[in-house]
Amino acid sequence: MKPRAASTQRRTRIQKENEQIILESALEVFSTNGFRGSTVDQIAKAAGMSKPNLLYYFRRKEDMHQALLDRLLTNWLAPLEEMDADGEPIEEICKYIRRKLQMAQEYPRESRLFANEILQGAPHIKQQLEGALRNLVDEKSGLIENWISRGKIAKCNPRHLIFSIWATTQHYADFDVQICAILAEEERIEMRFEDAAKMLEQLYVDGLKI
Amino acid sequence: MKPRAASTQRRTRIQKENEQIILESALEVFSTNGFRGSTVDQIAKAAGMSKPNLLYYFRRKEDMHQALLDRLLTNWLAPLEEMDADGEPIEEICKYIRRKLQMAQEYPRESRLFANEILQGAPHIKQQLEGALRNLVDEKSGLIENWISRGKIAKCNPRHLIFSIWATTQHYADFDVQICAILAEEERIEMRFEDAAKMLEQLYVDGLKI
DNA sequence: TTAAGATTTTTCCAACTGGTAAAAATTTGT
DNA sequence: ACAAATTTTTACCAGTTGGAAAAATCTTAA
Repeated sequence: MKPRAASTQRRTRIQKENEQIILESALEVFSTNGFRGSTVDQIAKAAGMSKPNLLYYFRRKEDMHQALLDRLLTNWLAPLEEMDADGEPIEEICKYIRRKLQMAQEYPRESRLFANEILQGAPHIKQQLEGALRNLVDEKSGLIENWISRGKIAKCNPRHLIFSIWATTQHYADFDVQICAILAEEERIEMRFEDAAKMLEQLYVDGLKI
Repeated sequence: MKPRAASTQRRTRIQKENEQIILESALEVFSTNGFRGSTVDQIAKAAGMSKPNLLYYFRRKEDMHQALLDRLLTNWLAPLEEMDADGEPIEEICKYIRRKLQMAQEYPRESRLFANEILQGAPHIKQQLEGALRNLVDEKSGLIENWISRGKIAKCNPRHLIFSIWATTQHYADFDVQICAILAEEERIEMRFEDAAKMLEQLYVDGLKI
């Protein structure tokens, strides 16, 4: 018998294992080819199983993609959520940058999956962007504006400040090939994340202090 | 008779016209779906002609893609090339940011085409990245290092400085959907490029001045 | 005007696509 | 051990894909 929606029904050991393997493979494939550019066969091969067997666990290609995006979005919002209104403002922003940079380093495929989805018009997560993400950004923008009005950091547009942090940090995951092409043969390529952190901290500390 | 490689042979009026129309349509389709996610039929339909007719001008799907990338790379390097060693350093960097931001605004599809290509591992332009792009970045990094050693701007890693400018400016083209989702219902959404310019200039002016 | 060349349409195809159905094999609870 | 449930394999399909071949139509220079 076919398993039902993974969430409501209790799942067997094999089911849990294979779903993990499949999602891991799907992440690999989707993140490098985008949704439409990926085939179920590719994912099945990466997962070491036949296509019909894979489709026994995820009945549609879209189901895998959606499962990945759902899982991703929670982790994606976490670093910003941690930004603390009671912390030292500049330090809070630096900590946020470091967390984001660490995520780009540790989860580059997730970053690319997200980038692919957005690039292609966010057809599968537009409503989360307009909902959860927007609300979180609104909240943290208020927080930043409060820091500004209390004279803790320089006046600036909080949303664009957040955009610039997203851009600079995710860039190291999404554009990794380009960065490696440019830094190749430089001895500092292995330290690109430390160098990036240093550069960005300097930029934001000096750019935001009163 | 089939036309040969467009560059060497003289081309008719119709040929020139249709190649333009096709490349315009291909840009539209490739930039939103990526290479593998786009179909020749989609492009043909967008160009208002039949698939075999389109294939008369570009014998392979890849040829259109390559033609677009080739054309793109020249324009892509231009803004950085204009960075002038004899100019006022901070002002030169600000001008570079403004040019890049303007390109993101005027040519978002080109930016997305490029982003898609890089995201997917740059299979079609890796050698240009390691050649022309790398050389240009090397040259301009030297220039920036010179500014630093002459005490004109704060010490920083020139390559990562350039990366951060690429990231922040291209972000407004590549992640436009996300930005619009977040800024929606804000009255300032129409001014997002002006707001971005202001934010970024502040960041880089204060972040780089001695 | 007319023939050579350029362009477009029609017809086709083999490979690949996402997905189904059912049989076969395996695992599991008792 | 054994029946029930789960998992895997085999065989299949209709639609789409990139692309080739050739016939039909249109342009253009002499």
